[in-house]
Amino acid sequence: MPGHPRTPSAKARRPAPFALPYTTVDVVLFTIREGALHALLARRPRTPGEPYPGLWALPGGFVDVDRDEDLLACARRKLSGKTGVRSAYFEQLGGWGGRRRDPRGWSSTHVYIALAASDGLELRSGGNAEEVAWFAVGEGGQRGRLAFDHAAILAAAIERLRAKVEYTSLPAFLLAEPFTLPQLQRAYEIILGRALDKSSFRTRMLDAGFLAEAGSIDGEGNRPAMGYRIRDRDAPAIFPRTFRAREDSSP
Amino acid sequence: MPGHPRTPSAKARRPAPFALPYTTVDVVLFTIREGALHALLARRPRTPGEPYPGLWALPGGFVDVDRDEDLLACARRKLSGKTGVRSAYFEQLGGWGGRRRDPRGWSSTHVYIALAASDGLELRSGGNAEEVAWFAVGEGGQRGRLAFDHAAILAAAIERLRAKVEYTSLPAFLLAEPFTLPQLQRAYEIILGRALDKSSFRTRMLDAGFLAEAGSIDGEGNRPAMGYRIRDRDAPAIFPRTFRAREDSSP
DNA sequence: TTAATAGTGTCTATGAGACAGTATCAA
DNA sequence: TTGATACTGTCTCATAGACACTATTAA
Repeated sequence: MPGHPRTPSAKARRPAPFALPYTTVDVVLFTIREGALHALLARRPRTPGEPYPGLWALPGGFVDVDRDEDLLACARRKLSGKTGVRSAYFEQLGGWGGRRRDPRGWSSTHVYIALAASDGLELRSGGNAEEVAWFAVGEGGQRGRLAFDHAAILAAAIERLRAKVEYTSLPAFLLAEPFTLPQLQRAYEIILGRALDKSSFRTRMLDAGFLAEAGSIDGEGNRPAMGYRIRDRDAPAIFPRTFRAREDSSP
Repeated sequence: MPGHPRTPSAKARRPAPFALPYTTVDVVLFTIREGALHALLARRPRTPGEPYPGLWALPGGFVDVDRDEDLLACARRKLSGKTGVRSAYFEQLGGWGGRRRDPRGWSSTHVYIALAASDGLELRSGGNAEEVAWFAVGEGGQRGRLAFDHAAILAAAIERLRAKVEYTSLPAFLLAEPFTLPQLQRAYEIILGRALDKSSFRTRMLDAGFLAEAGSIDGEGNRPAMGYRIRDRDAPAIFPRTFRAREDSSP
């Protein structure tokens, strides 16, 4: 976790009369690139004393008691250090904590899911020149090992995203505005891994009322489509049904 | 946070080269009592140095690096110290952390929602003789002040519960087994604050397949009802629709 | 028989999915 | 005109809600 605070202490703070766990914040940033769902990973430094040197991990690290006002501010700081994200949607995924997840001792992490468009994103390799890269979220098993318990965290993030895509407008936060309804439908289909009906998709999105028209967008040699923006970027819309309400009722 | 570790240190553990936040775990235990949703609260000790003396707070406290294997184990320990819960359903609610939420310094908490039947529950006042009590979850504003940011956490827990009740089998975890479908429906109606149709409720619950028959249960001077148990106590069932798919479409 | 609650059947409205058809652009 | 994509209409089917009806117990 490069860039974590090295200041020996902070202000006049009495040390606790008992051992404290480490507190970290990690971020799973999703985007859509090249027709596939991707997550951002950062390579662990090879500095002596750092665990899992050279392995890929989620961007994140220790809470800085002096710089971070709260958990969300910490998450934003961790992410903006790796990439110039302008406005991402943040949502808490959960907490992981225990004796064994970090070789340095008992630690707990607060994990955020972040969603952003990949268009204008530039990956910065930060001051410590760590490597940062997008990894396609495959269907089956993950690519190589990840540091700490980050493979489990990433899997949980993917599971949560897939589940919520069934009944929320989350994929809209993965697109650059303004976007068209066919683009949005493609985002849904990429994450769900299955095709959706065009007609019902459109009525569903428009009836939910979370989109605002933003002028038409020219296609390439075809009919232009209406562009849309998200009305409220702070919260996704929630649909009253999941997509596949239909079940295979085989006798 | 009574009962938190007072051991000066733990094993041979190097102190961190930077200031660490405090790490706590808090639990929002819900139950149904006297026809209303209740949450468990514990009174803060009046020991000198403890913040918010005498105020009500969520049961919880510092992670004990020596005793707690992970976050969930810590949550179970915090809860079983206050009440003899046999088997409660646990689910992570989220994390709260920041500079100002605890006057002692930067702290973060991992909050769990727990659901249990109130029938056999006996509230223990623990070794420190702290007071523990059920509080009805009112519709409007909360009762008195709560310690820390626990009023906001409790509000978030209620909001999460109300939201998930629309499309999950969570209320079943608030009942003692075996329970009947009318009892389950009453639990739903109490949390949702509105009546549900009997017929559609029954088909919905039975079709979801999360219930197992457990013999009939005699009523008092009326027709006995079928008793049910939860098939899988580790995870709730998820329905493909919310209850109120119907919207008021006034022109 | 009555009271009380458990459980079922029947009708209707809603909306998702299937899919055919129309609209609008460039070349 | 063709090709390509955007968008709409029409049909069907599943199911939630409304509500009337039947079932089973004790007194």
